[in-house]
Amino acid sequence: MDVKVIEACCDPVLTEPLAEAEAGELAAGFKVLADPIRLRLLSLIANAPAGELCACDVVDTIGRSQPTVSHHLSILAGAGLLVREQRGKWAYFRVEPDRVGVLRDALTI
Amino acid sequence: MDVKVIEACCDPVLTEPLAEAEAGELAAGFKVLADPIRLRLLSLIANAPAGELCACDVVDTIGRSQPTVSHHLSILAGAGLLVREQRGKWAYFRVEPDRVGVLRDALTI
DNA sequence: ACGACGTATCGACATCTATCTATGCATAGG
DNA sequence: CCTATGCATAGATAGATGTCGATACGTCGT
Repeated sequence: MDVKVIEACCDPVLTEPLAEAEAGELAAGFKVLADPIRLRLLSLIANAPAGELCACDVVDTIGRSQPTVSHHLSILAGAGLLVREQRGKWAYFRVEPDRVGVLRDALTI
Repeated sequence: MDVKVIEACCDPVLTEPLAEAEAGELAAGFKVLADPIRLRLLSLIANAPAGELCACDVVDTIGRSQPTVSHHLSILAGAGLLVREQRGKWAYFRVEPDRVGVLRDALTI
């Protein structure tokens, strides 16, 4: 998976015909969400009391290997849904609500 | 792709921690949206004046083979995002807004 | 300076997906 | 009836994706 940052690219899918290029960008965005682990990561981080979470804290919860979790965090960050911040040897992630909103709004009826 | 019908299964991803089973169902839903052709089909049908469209009318617009388009329509219908209605030898499809709403609401912040 | 720890990257592999051509099935229309 | 048409299914194939173990890279604490 190699997804460009999600941009506020398009009108809602269900209120105007969708151009071919826009469809590709949106589909790439939804592809990032189309994985249970990535959804759970997003949810975990969004609901973290501090609004952010260290990668070290999620590996156990997710129940996959560290490389796998790191891989999924990279995909989420690559799409702009998460923001990564390195603090010492720890990597902290927080949700970028606006990016999520782009995908949400595309589904407006 | 073999996706169960999308159900109103979960609280918003970003306002409550997401259970493992819910994550799988939601991810399956987003996987259906994670394809440019399926997004364009959804958009075309949602914006059709009559609220529905015949499969025969979309093949040329989409620019893929008839079996490919049929395949994608099946996936959308299988997930409940489209409803299929056979009228004679023609298959008509219309959008099921509630199903789309389930996915949309899951992205509520 | 050194060893322990947190992360990211690499390489490999099994599985899944999108796409096509070919084919089958049912209906519409003469 | 018979034929053309709309649609779905089957089989095949190339490419993408998720996963892991091994490894490399930085940083912290001693």
